Amino acid sequence: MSTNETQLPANFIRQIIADDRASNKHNGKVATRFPPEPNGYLHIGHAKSICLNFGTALENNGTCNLRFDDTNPEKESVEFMESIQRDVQWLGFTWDALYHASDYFEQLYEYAIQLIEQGQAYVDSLSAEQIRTYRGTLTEPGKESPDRNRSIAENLELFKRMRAGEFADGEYVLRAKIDMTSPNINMRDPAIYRIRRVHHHRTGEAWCIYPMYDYTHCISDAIEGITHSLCTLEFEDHRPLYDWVLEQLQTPCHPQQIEFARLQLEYTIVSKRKLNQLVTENHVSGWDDPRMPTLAGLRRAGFTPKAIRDFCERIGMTKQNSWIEMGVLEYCIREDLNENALRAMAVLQPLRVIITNYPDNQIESLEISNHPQRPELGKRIVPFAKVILIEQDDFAEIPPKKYKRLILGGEVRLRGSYVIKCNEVIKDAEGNISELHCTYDLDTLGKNPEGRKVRGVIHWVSEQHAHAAEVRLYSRLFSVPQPDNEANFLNALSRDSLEVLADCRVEASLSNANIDHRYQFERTGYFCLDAIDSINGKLVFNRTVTLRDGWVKD
RNA sequence: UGGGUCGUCGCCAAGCGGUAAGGCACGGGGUUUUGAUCUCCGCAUACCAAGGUUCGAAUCCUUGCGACCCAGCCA
Repeated sequence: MSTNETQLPANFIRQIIADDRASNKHNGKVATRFPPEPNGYLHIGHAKSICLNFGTALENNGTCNLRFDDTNPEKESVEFMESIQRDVQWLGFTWDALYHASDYFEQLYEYAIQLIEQGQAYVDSLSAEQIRTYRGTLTEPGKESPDRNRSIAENLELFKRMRAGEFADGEYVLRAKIDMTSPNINMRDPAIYRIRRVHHHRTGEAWCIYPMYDYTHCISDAIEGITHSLCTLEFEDHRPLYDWVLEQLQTPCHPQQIEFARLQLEYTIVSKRKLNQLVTENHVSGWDDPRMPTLAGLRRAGFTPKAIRDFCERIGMTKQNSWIEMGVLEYCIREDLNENALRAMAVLQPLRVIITNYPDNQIESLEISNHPQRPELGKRIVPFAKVILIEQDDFAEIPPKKYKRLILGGEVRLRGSYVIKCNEVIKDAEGNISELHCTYDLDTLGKNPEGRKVRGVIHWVSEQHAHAAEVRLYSRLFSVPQPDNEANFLNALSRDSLEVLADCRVEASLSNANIDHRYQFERTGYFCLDAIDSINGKLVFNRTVTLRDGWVKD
C-alpha cells in the first residue's frame, strides 16, 4: 500500500506524533492498536479508526496490534471476532500482533490485588441501584459507600472469594478508591470488576469476575507497549481515570491517550445497537446487506478498500463533531471505479428495436474498448444483429427539452456501433410502446455521418445474444440526513432503498463476469456481481453507485 | 446550574502574530461515440460575537453566545 508518495495532509495527531518523535519520547517509537469489542460487525466509522491506527504505524515505521476488547462476554461472540479480522484484512491492513484483553485476565487480576494492597481499591456490597444513588449527580457530589473503608485484609479476602465464585452475580463489585466528590463522575470510585457468571467465548468458564473497560484498556495498552492510544471523543472524560490507574500501578509504559471525533456520515447510522436491530428485525438482509454501512455491506455493494481508505484520509482528523456528506464517499468510490472498472453494456428496462434495413440473419462482431481512457485494458467482442434492446428511457415520444436520445424521426448513435434512425413506433393494445422500427446508416461504423451531427449515444444489447440478469438498484437506506436524531430511527428508513430489476439483459461478455471485477454499465452506474446470490450461472448484479449525472432537466 | 471538549465557505479542513491552503458540493466554458471521464474558470475583505493588546490578530487576553459528551456492575 502506498501511504506516502504524496504529502499527507496535516492533522493534530500527526503533529503530536511528529513532535514526540522529534523529542525522542518513547525512544522515538510509535505503537498503536485497533481495539474493537467483538459485539458486532465493523462499519465505516471503524474504518476511520482502523486507517488512523494502522496508518499511523505505517507512516512512522511503527507497529499496530489488533486487540479484541472482550471483557463483556454477554454481548460478544466468535462470529464477530472472525468478521472483524476478515474486514480489517480486506481494508488492506496487517496487524503486528493479535491480542485479546482476555489474554491479560490473570495479569489484570494481579494488578487488582496490588491496588487493594495499596489501599486503592475496595470490595463494595452496595447494589447497582445504591451505587447509582451514592454517585451523586452532574452538579452534586457523591457520597462514600459504607464499605469504602473496609480493611485491606478483608478486601483481599472478599476479592479472592469473588474470583472463587462464592458470591452471586451482582453481590459484590470491586471499586477503585478515588474521589466521590470529583466533578468528573468517572473518578467517583468507578467499578473495575463485576461478578458475571457467563461463558466467555475464549476463557470458557475460567472466570466469573470480569474487569471493566476503563480498568482493562489502559493496562492492556501498557502491557503491549502502546505509545499512542487513539480513541474517540466520548472517552475524553475517562482519560484522568486511564492515567490514574497506570500511575498507581507504576506500569513500565504509560501510553498517551488522544481523542478524535468519530465519523458521522449523513443518511446512515453507525450505532452498533441500531445496526444490530436492523439485522435482527429484518429491515435489511443481514450485516452484509449492500445498504448497510458495515464494511461487509460496503464490500458486497462493490466498494473497494482503496476508496474507503481514500475517504478516511479526505475527511480529516480533528476533535470537531461533524457530519460528512454522502457526496464525499460517492466521490471516492467513483474516482476509483472510473479508473479501474471495465465498461460493459446492460439494458435494465429493455425496449425492442428492429433494424428494418439490416440483413435478417447477419451478425457482426464489434470490437469495443473495455475502457475509453485505458487501451491497455483491452477490447471485447460485442455481437450486433437485426433485433436489439435499448433502455426504455432512451426513447421518448414527447421528449423533454434538450433531450439527446432517440425520438421518432430522430437519430442516435448506438455505442460502439451504428447510427440508427427511428421511423415507426409500434404499440400494443393498451397503447404501450412494444417496439421501435429503425433503420441504420451503414456508413457510420467507427465514423461520424457526413453533413449532420448526431448528439446522442445510447447503450444496447443484441436480443439473441444477451444474457438475462437480475440487477439490484440500491440507494441510501435512510431518507433523512441524520436518522439518529429521529424519535425512532426506523421511521426514517426509506421505503425504496432497493429496487430489484429481475429481467434485465446484459451483453454476452458479462456471462463470465468475475466476482473480483467491478463494471461500469455504461451510462447507468457501477456494478459488481453479488457475492452471495450469483450462483449456478445466475447473474445478479449490485449497483455500487450511480454515475454522476450532470443533465439538468428543466 | 458540575466537569470535559469544540466553534474558519453549503459540507469537511489547513492555518501555530505578517495580512484566509486544499478537497467535496455548487455555477459557468471547452473536449468527448458514456448527459460519464478529462480540462479551464468562478466560489470567505473574512475566521461564533463583542471588547482589548499589537505597526500588524483567525491566531494572544477578557467577557459573552452556541454546539457536543459524561450520572452502566457497557465499550
